[in-house]
Amino acid sequence: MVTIYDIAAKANVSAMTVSRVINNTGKISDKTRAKVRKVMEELNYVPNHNARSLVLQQTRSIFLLITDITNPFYTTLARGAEDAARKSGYRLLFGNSDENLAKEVDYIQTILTTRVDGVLIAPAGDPSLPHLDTLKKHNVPFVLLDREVPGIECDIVLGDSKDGARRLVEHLISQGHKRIALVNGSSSVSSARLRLQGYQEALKLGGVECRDEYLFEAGFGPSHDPHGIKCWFDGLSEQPTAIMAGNNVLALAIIRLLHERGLKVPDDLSVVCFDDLGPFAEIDPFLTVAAQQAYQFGYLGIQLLIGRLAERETASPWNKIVLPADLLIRRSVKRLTPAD
Amino acid sequence: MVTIYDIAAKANVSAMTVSRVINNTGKISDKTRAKVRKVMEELNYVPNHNARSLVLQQTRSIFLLITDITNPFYTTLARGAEDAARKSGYRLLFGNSDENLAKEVDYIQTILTTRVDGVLIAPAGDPSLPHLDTLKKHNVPFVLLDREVPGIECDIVLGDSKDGARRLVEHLISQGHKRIALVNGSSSVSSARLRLQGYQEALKLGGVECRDEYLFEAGFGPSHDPHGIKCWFDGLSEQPTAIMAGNNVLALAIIRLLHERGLKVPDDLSVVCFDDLGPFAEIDPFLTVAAQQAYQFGYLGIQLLIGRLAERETASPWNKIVLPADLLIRRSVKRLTPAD
DNA sequence: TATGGTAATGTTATCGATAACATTTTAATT
DNA sequence: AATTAAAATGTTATCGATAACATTACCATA
Repeated sequence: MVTIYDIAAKANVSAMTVSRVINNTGKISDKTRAKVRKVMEELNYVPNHNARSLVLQQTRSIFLLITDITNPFYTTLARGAEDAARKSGYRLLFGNSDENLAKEVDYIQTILTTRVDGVLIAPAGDPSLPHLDTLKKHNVPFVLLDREVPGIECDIVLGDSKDGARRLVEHLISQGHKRIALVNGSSSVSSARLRLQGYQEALKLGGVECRDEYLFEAGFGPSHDPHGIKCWFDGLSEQPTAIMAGNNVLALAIIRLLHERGLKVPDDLSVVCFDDLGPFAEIDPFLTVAAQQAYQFGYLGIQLLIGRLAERETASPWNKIVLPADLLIRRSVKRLTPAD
Repeated sequence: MVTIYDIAAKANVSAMTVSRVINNTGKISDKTRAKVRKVMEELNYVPNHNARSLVLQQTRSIFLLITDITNPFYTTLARGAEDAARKSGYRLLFGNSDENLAKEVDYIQTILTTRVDGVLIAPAGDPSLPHLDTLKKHNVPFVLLDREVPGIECDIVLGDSKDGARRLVEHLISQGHKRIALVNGSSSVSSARLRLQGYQEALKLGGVECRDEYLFEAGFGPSHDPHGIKCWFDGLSEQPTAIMAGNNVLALAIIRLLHERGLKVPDDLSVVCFDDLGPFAEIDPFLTVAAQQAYQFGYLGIQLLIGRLAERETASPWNKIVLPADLLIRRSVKRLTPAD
C-alpha cells in the first residue's frame, strides 16, 4: 500500500507537506501542491483511515444498528439515516441485530472497538440496558430509535405508539367490533407496551370489555416462533372478530395463520396493524395500518446525533422527538352489523 | 479511552504482556494472566481496532455493497452474507449504492481507506468497471454478486437470468399470450441483458413475433423515474396482453401504472417478473415470478470471498456460481382463449 | 545591506497496538 | 552448587498518519 512517505519520497518533500496537501491545512506553495498532487495521482494514493483516526481520535463515521434488516420500516429508516449522514459528510455503517441480544452485544463491541463517533440504535428491548450503559461508560454518544429503554437518558426519536394503537382500535370499534384481540411484541419492548396501553385505552373509552385471553405476546422479529400464535389462536374460547398486530411482521404471521385455518380477511376476521408493509405490499394495499414516518426516524436521528457530536461537552438537555402515525384505512376491516 | 498501557501500568507488567493475554499468544503464567484479566475488567478495556489493524495489516472485516437496501432481494442477500460472515468470525459492514454510480464510487473510497480485507459487491452496472479496476489495482479481493461486469475477471455469484426469463415467457406463451412486452432494467446491467435474451429466445422458440415497441428500458432502482414507463405504455400502438418486468421494483411500477389507467391484473393485462417480492407481499401471493435464492447469493458470496482471503497468493481459478431461479406460478397471468 | 516578519517546509513525538528480538526467571539435571 | 533449557516477561521498532514545535526561504522595508 502506498503511504504518504512514498509520496513524500517521490515528490522530494517531507511527509508533513504531503499531509498538508491532503488536508488543505497550513501554507503550501502552489508549485509543491501541484507536484504532490501529481505524485498522489500517479501512485493512486488512498489515505489510511485507521492510521488517521488513531491520531485524530475521531472517525467521522456513525454506526446504525437496526433490529430487522428485512423489515421495510427499518430499511426505510436506514435510507433516511444514510441521506442525512451523507449530507453532513459522515460515513454510515450498518448492523443488524435481528432482535437478538447476543448479536446486539456483538455489535456494541464492534462499535466500541472501531471507535465510531456516534451510534444510532434501535435497541432489542429493555434488556438492552447494559449494552447502552456500556456505551455511556465509554462515552460514545448515541440516539435511540423507535424504542425507549427505562433507565437510559438520551436523545431519542419515537413514534407515537399509544396514540396510533388507540386510533387503530377506535377504528375497529367504530366498525362495530367488540371482540378485539391484540397480538403484540414482547412486553420488554417499550413500543409494545405503549401499543398495549393504547389498545386498552381505546377499549375503555369505547366501553368494550378487555378480555385477558385476547392478549397474546409474541415477538416483533421475523425469526420468532409462529407456533405460539397458532396455539393461542386455536385455544381461544371465543374467536375475536378483529385482531390488531403489534407490528407488520406479526400481521404477516397472523394472516398466514388465518389462511391456514381457512379464514378470510376481512370476511371472517378483520386485521389491522402498526407499521405499513412497505412498497412491495403496494400491489394490493389491503391492510389497514398505522403507518409510521420511517424515513424521518433515520433522518432526524442522524440530525440529533450530529448536533450532539458538534457540541460535545456542552450538556444541553436531551431531545425527544415523537412522530405521529398515520391511520391508513384500507380493506382489511369488515363493518359489522348488529346482527354479526 | 483505556489503552493496553493503562492496563500494563495498573497490573505492573509490560504492554507486551497485556497484548499477549488479549491475543492468547506466547507463554503467560496463570498468575499474570489472571491479574491482567482482572485489571482489564476493572477498567473496561476495549481494544482499539484501528491501532490493531494498522500494525496487523488486516481488519477481519468485509464490506457488502448492495444497490438497493429497500429491495427484499438485497436485504435477504444481506442476511445470508451476515450469517456466513459471522460464522467465520468476520465483521460485516454494509453500504447501499442506490443503483447510483456516484454513491458507488464513494463507497469504493470508503472500502479502500478503511482497509477492509475483502468486498462483496453488487455493481451498479457495466460502468462500474473503473470502480472494480480500482479495487484490483489496490489488491482488494472482491466477489461480484448478481451482475457481471465485462472486462472484470473475479469470483462471482449469479442467478440464471436467461433461463429464468425464458421460463417466465414460456409460461406466458403457454397461457396463450402472443403480445408480450418486457420492461427491463438498463442494458448496462448484465442481468438485464440476459433477461432480455431469455425473453427473446422464448419468443423465438414459441414462434411469437418480437416487436420492438414491446421493449422498454427503465432502471432497476426505486428512484428511477416512473414517468418514462407511462409515456411508453400510453404511446403503444397496440396494447400487449402481458408484461414481463425485469425485476420486482419494475413490476411494482407497472402495476401502479396499470392501476392508474384503470386496468386490472390479470383480467385486462397479465404481469410477471423476475425476483420475488419478499415476505411483505405474502399476504396475497399474487404475482407470478421467477424467484431467486437471495439468501444463498450472500451466503455463498461470503464463502467464496473467505476462501480467496485464506489462500491469498495462490491464484486458483475464478469461481462462478450460477443459482437457478424458481418459477412460482400464481395468479397474475390470465389464460387466454383463442377468442381473446 | 541588514532586519524582521511571514510563508514554506522540515523534525520529532505521538496515537494504540504487535512483531521481533532481548533479557530475566524458573525449574530440571548433573 | 553449577549448568542449562524452557518459560515468562521486557525493550525497541514499526504500522501510517498528524500535532506541535523548529527551521529555512523569501520578500519588503528601513
